[in-house]
Formats: sequence, C-alpha cells, structure tokens
Amino acid sequence: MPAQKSKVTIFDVAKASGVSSSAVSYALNGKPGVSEETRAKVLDIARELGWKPNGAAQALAKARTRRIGLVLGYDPKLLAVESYMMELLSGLSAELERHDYALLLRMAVGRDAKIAIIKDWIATGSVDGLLLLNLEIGDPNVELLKGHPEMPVLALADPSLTGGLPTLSSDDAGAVDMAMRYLAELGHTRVARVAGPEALGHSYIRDAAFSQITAELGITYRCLHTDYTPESGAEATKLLLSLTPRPTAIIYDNDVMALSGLGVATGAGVSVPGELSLMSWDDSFMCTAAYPNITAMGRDVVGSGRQAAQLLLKLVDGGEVGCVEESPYQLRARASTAAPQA
Amino acid sequence: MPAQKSKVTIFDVAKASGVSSSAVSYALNGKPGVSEETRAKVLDIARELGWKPNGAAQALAKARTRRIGLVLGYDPKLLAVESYMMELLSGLSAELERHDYALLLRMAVGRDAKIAIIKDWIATGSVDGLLLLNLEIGDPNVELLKGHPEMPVLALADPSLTGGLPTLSSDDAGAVDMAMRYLAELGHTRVARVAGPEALGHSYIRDAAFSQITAELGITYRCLHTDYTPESGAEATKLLLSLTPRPTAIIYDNDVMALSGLGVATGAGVSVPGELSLMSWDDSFMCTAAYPNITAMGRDVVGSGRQAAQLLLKLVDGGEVGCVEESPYQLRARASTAAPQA
DNA sequence: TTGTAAGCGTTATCAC
DNA sequence: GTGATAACGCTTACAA
Repeated sequence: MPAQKSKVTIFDVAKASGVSSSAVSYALNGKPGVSEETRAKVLDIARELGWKPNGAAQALAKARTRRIGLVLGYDPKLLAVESYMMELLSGLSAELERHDYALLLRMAVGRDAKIAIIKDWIATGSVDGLLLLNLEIGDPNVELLKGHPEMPVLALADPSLTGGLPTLSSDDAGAVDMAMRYLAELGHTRVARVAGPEALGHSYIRDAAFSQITAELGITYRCLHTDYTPESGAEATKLLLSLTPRPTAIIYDNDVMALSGLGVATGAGVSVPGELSLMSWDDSFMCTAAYPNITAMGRDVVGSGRQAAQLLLKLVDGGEVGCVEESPYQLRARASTAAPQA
Repeated sequence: MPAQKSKVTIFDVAKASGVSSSAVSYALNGKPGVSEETRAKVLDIARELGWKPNGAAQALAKARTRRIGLVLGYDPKLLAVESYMMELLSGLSAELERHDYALLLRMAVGRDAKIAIIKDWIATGSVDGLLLLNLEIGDPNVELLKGHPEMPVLALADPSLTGGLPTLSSDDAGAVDMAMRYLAELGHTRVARVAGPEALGHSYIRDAAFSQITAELGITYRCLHTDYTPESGAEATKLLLSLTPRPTAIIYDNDVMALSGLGVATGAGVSVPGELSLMSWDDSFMCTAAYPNITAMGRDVVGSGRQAAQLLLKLVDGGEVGCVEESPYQLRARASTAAPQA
C-alpha cells in the first residue's frame, strides 16, 4: 500500500480550480501555456489549499534532487576539533539555502566507505552534485568521478591532486611562504613544524613548500607528522622542546595543536613568545581566546563554503568551472610570536 | 568496466534475466513471490549490470526518503565555536549510516526561517523524520509538529520545553547540582556564572537550577548572560573580576568562553586556580589543551547523537518514544579548580 | 489557451 | 510462482 499522506496534489488543485493538471503545472512553474488569468486563479487556489510539490515526484520527473552531497570522514574527535569543517558547512549550506538547495550529509565510517557512498550517489541519483574534501594523494575518488562526467563535482584541494576536475583551491604554498618570511624577518633560524597526517593532500603540499622555502631562507627546518589531535600536538611539542638546540619557533598545522602546544610550553616553563614563538594554521576563536593570543594564518572559511556552493551550482546548471582560487590566507600577527632571544 | 549512468532499471534487469519487472522487484527486495532459483539469478544479473534503485522513484513509491532532517541555526561563528554541534552530527550521521539513512541539512538564516523549513519538509515529504534542537521557550515549532503527527520528530531538550513530543533530554539540573556541590565542598561561597542567551531553553533550565541550588547551599550567585562567543565571555569575565568582593569561582556555559575567561584572568594577573577557580560546561579538547587544564562538566555528545538517531529511526518505524534521558554529565575535575584562598 | 496522456523507476495489486 | 498493470505526483510532449 503506497502510503498516502493525505497530501494536496496538483490534481486537487486542478479540480478545485476547474482546469487540468497540466494547466496547474504550467501555472505553478511559471511556464507559458496558460493565460495569466488562469495562472492567477491557480496560484491562489494552490496557496489556499496549501499545496507544495512532492519532492520525490519532482525529483523523479525532472531528474533533479535539489541536493548537494558531502561525505565526511568519520572521526568525531577530529571533526569537532577542527572548526574548519563547521565553518565550511555554514557557508556552504547558507549559500545552498539561497538557491533552494539542501545539503545531504553522509559519514564514511570504514576505509572504503567514502568511495562506496559516492558510487551509491552516482547510481541512485540521490544528489545533483557533490563536494570532494580532504583528498589524499592519488585519491581513487578522483578517478571514479572523472569516469562519471554526468555527476557534477567540485574538489576542494590543490589542483595537483584533482586530476583536472573542477577545483576550488587555496594557495597553501603562498601562505607557507608568507609565514616563513615573517618568522625569518623576526630573526628565527630554527623553525619546526607540527604537521597533519602525511597522506592528506594538503599536508603534502605544505611539506613541499616548507622544505623549499626554508632551504631558500637558510632556515633549519624540522617537521613532525601527527594525526591532528591535541594529544599528538602536545607530544610533538614535548619532543621539539627537548631538542638541542631547540627550535625558536613552532608552526602548527591546526589551531588545536597550537593551543595544546602552548599549554605544553607554558607548563614546561618555556615562555611564549619570549623563548619560543608559536604560530597556528587555520585561525579560529581558539587563537584569540588563548593567552597569549596566537599568531595564525587565517582565511575566510565561511566565504570559501559559499564560493564552493556557487561553483557547484554552476556546474549543476551545466556551466564550466576550471580551477578557481579562493581568497588568500592572511597572516594575523598576534602575541605568540616575537623575535627570538639572543 | 564501471557502468554508465544509473540508466540500469529493473526493466533492464528483467529483460536480461528473462522475467518480469515485478519478479525482479520481489527478488531484489527479498520479498516472497518468487522462487529461490529466480531470485538468485536476478540478484546475480542485477549486480552484474550494476543496478541500484533510483532514489526518487523509491521515495515516490514507498513514501520513504531514507533521510532525516536537521535545521541548523545560522551563525557560523557560533556553530564553529561549539564543538558540541559537530560531535552531535558525527554520532548522528554515523548511526544513520548504519541504517542506510542520510542526514539532510538546512540552514535557517532569517528569523522565521526554521519554522518555514520544517513546514516545507512536512509538505514536500523531503524527510522521514527530523530532529529538533536548540529549542527556545515557547518554541513555535513544537506546536507545529504536534499538529503534524505524521512527521516523526525527536526533540533534544528539556521535557518541560517539548510539550509532550518524543524527547531525548539531558539532566542539566542534576549537573548543576553536581557542579555546585563540588565547588561548595572546595569551600567556594561566591560563585558567578557566564551563561548563554537567555531565550535558549537550556539556559533557562540551568538558570533555574543554579538559583535554587545556590540558595540552598548558601552561596552568593551572580549570573551574566552572553551570546556564547569568546568575546562576550571575555567581557563578562572582566566585569566579574572587577567586582568586590570578587567571586572565587566562575562557571561558563561553554568551553570557548571558559578558555577566553582563562585568558582574561591570566592576562590580568589573577592566578588560576589560586585566586580564581574556573569551570566549563561541555567538555572538549579545549579544556584539556588549555593550561591549566579546565575542569568541566562533560558528557558523551557523540553517544547522544547516536542515541538520538536510534530513537528517531524507531519513531520512523512507527515505534513509540516518550521521554528518554541521555547518559548523565560527569564532573571532570582538572587543574583549574581548587579551594579558594583564605 | 487548454486538456489528454505518456513518461520517470519502483512498489504493490491483481489476475493467471 | 509469475507477469501484466495500476498507483505514487509531477513534468511535458502532443493533441484538441
């Protein structure tokens, strides 16, 4: 029994206004084919009856779901830790909302879950397009989606990782450059970095950029990879503080690790920024809530979300999108960085 | 080898296996009406052809979308600030995933946007059920949904706010009690609270509980309402520190404000926990990343998300859910609280 | 300008 | 056990 929810259909509206269902459809969709008079009457009656199009029926007939898909990697701790994701989500769905689109969210729990979900979306037509995040090097999803040009996709990653898919990228290399020159100008010559997982695309991009620019600037550079958690950030910081000679500045790949690094330094009696300068990537409230305030490489993540939504909708509408660059990082100098003590 | 579009329909499968489309449907849905032999053959061919059910068609025929709706309030800063939301989202969608459900997310941008979205979902049948968060006092959505029993809904709020709707509630009053007794036992007699927006249901619940228990314990209590941001948390902290006599303990309604409060105190030369004890509500990585570690009232938010999903799916399946209480808060004593100096 | 009817892909109700 | 066939609600040729 196809459960009917006693909903108002266009047939009800048609009957009530004494016209055919197609006339109602034309009227409601603002399409030609009905007189203005009829249209007005139909619209009136539709509103009166509280008619709304059934989503499934519309999706079936038009092959358009008005949904954009996003797969999150399952790691509650990490997700929560990174305000990045929530900010992106905000911008994304706020912009989608303006276009009457919704966001369909699924969580990739296992190893191959992400690609399975995307395959499912392609086969079942559950979304009109999707956003690809957190690409890994040689990410299989890129190949999959290149084989399915009928599914619009926007990758948020460095162009070198997206194999020619439409891409919204950030200038991480430029930001690395900016950050290192800043520290170099302050007089730092021994800089360490607490990075994210090596497999993640943007870690990789930054790795390369850091190596190059530090070599260029004659800076001694040391990099430790972590899993982004505060614990691993603390661990890495302890290790770095035990080195001799100790680095005079540490830059963290996210703000949580920067915060916990600050805690470790403070707890160990290493004064910040007197004896140690700290910098964070991905500026957030944490950087300004911490004491001392943490210098950070920030950007407009909410804005990126909006932009991603716009580009994706353009693709859904059949438009072309190549490789777009989002608004650049800014260096937000705060109290956690200073010239190193002689 | 990957098939083209989702153009594979049950008719294709039917043709390829030499049976009718209804036989295919029965076979694929594990329903009786088809011999085991035929079933096996059909399943084989369906897999071979890469058949997947079209979501829209299935939704139309079964009046089931396999989607759960969630409306977020639009405030990117706040959303990002509260790791609560992201943790909840994680648990929620991880559990939904296990049941082959997805989360449909929309953002309420204007004043009446939330109720408009919910009305839309009810009328268009875009979701099988929805979760109601951040209830305000006398929230109009409660009335709306009580008038639409065909739309399963679970409210995450205090039962006193949900008007009899199925509810998953936390024992905030109990937690308030626990927190205040802890501070009282340490010897605190002047306690302040930096709370969230007054209109929010759980602020209200806590307000009442705090007033009652402090009166009972003979504690001088002062409460300031904020908008949850680190800035307002800092502001409130400054004000409280300027009082004479100064409170000996401050408890914050979220961890961001606690962190920024800690920064303010440290910056003002007020030692924590020596001269001032700090406590936070909603424990997160921030509390353990901060120095000193912040004592907090924590709970298993991811677990609550999972539980909410389970309850909601039970409702969707026609089950009954009354008022369920989630796992209780825990007092996680850390370094930011101590006995007040004489 | 209108109405009729054929899809869209599945599920469910029938006869056979 | 099997296969036509009618829903499901909407869009859109194609007739009238």
